[in-house]
Amino acid sequence: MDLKERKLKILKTLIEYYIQTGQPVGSRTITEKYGLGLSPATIRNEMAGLEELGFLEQPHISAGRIPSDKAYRYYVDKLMEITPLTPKESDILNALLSGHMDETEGVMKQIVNALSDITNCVAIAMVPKISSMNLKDIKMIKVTDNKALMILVTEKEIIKDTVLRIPDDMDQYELDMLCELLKPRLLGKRLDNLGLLAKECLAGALSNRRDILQQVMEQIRERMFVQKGTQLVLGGTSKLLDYPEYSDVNNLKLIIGMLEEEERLLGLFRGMFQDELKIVIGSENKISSARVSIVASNYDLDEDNYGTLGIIGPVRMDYSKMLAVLDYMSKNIAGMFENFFR
Amino acid sequence: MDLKERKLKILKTLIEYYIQTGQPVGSRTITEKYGLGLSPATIRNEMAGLEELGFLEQPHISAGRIPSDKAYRYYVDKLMEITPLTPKESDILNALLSGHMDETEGVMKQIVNALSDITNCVAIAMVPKISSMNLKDIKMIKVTDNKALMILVTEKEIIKDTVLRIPDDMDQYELDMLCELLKPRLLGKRLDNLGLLAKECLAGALSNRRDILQQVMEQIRERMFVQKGTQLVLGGTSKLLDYPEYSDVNNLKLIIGMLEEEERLLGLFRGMFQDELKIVIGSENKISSARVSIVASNYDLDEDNYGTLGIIGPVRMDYSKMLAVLDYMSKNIAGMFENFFR
DNA sequence: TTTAGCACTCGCTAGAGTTGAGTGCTAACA
DNA sequence: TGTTAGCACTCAACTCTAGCGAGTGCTAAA
Repeated sequence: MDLKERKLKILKTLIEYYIQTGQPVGSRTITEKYGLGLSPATIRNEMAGLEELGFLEQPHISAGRIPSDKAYRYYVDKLMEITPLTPKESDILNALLSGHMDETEGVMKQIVNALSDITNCVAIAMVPKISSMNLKDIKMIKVTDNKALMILVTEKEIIKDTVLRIPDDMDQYELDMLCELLKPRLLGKRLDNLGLLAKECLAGALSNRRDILQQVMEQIRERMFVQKGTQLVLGGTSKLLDYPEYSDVNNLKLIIGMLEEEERLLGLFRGMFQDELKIVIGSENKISSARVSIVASNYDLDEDNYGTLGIIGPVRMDYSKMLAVLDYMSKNIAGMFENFFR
Repeated sequence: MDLKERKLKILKTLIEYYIQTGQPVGSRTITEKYGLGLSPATIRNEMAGLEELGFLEQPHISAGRIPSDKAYRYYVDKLMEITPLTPKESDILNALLSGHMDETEGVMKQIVNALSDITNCVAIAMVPKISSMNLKDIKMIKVTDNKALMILVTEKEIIKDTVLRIPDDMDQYELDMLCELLKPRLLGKRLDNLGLLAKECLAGALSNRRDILQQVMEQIRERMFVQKGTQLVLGGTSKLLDYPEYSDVNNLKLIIGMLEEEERLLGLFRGMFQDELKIVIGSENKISSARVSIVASNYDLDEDNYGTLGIIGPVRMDYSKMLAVLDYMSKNIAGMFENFFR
């Protein structure tokens, strides 16, 4: 699959020009953008070759060429130069992120909006499920007659809490006892195992309040099990409407439909990282038939946990810039909302 | 503004027919749908009258008539019959809502999806800001070396908490003292006033730890102030793409843009309830120039607090059905997720 | 191997003609 | 006075045609 250098240069020029304009590119245009004293005829010959290899397509016989998905893949893997963000660009990004940082969700929203603004694509952020973290401490506080707050602290000091219903006559002392009962069996364990483990604890429990304990345990199990964990924030859908390739409503419907199905989106990104892919181009995406490309990047939360940032846009997106932006963001993100995440 | 009965019948027929088809309605069509032995010519005369009064519009001189916003308003206020959901319809709605109910957000998502599916419009749910509730109890628990959990309990026993950063050497005792200091001044007050009030408390504080206290207060102020409270869940955007009126991308962009700006949406609904409106028709909406109608309904959470359900769709929506669906939902919603809300 | 030249393709646009749904107006009728 | 039949008129939508132009593939010459 090693092409002659000239073919590659032509391919690269063509792709980059097409990314900019969205118009099929003709041989004359190539000679203008990348002269080197070759005539359109020569370029035409080379383009015919590239088409035979499956890198180029012609919408109609009398039109210029557009890159195929295969071409984008080759471009992304071999031809593209990744240039980090210039100071000017990162300034813009930072400016977009200035202003008050609120709760986690607010921060995420802001990050997503900034990403979307600078890339002109849909941006997605996922906060990791904290359920893969290990439990460091557990507390229960009686807050009203029949409600207690269960507080879970992970090793990374991220705090997760949930309200438990308790019997009116259960007091703080009894809650403390319950915690002490649970601690030796749960501390150090992963959060997503907590539910099942909690149930087992019951075996060795004090017998006089067995029924009540059981109720509470059941709730812990439920809450822990149910907690989906991964949270998804999305922004910039309307940006897509500026691209001529999405002036067709049918196409748009596929995309917006995809964006609405969180489960499918999550699956998509999960799949990408199983295959260690950062970029999915057009038809490579098997989850939806929407014609889009997806660029994703993980950001570290700590050594075991990461979240994901993603960009979804037209296939002719500026992959190099997307990678640079995502790279910059994922490196700087951890510090940005460390204080707000819990 | 009392029109002759015949005019009204024609107007009503025309609106309802237009809601179904989306096509301009001609005089012949009216005679077919609502005969009563009148000829098209007579209908034409009446329609000319209705147009003069501002109830009808003609896209072109040789087209049929379409209702104006004013006509919809009149229809909604005076002509429309509101029929409650038939058992069959409510069954469908209930079926859409079956399945596991998870956390609040999950429930909301499910409700919104069901609403969207049955109405073929965008559905929106808002959970109320609890900030209008009064504080009943406040606790602070040291959870890690430098983090404490502040727990606020409202009169309605709804619990809201937030993580505070504290100095390493601040212990549980000191936190308790802080709570005792705050309690007499904050209990019984509205949550959204808390921030400012907390700052005032400082005046009478113990002097030796003043700086640290100030930091903590500042955080409380921030967190309370910032706490947007109202949470917004939205679904069914892709449904809009099926309507011919939104095949125009520019129009679509306005709408999707509006849906993305949570603040503006919240403002819109807030405005509606200040004016005690349930329905906003087309250009009556001053927040966005997107051509849509909005139907909203409050659901009670308790006697002081309510959330909002809303439907956003094309101006020629079936207002009667929308009201019926929203009505049914808002009445049944409270029980549905009582257990999950906190 | 490159290139100039040429015939060819075909999407796009503009203009002309046709159709058809629907109107307003007028005059006649009950 | 209200209703209606009749008719001329309007105009969006569709079809058809022709011309343009960007771009191609192929051939033959440099």
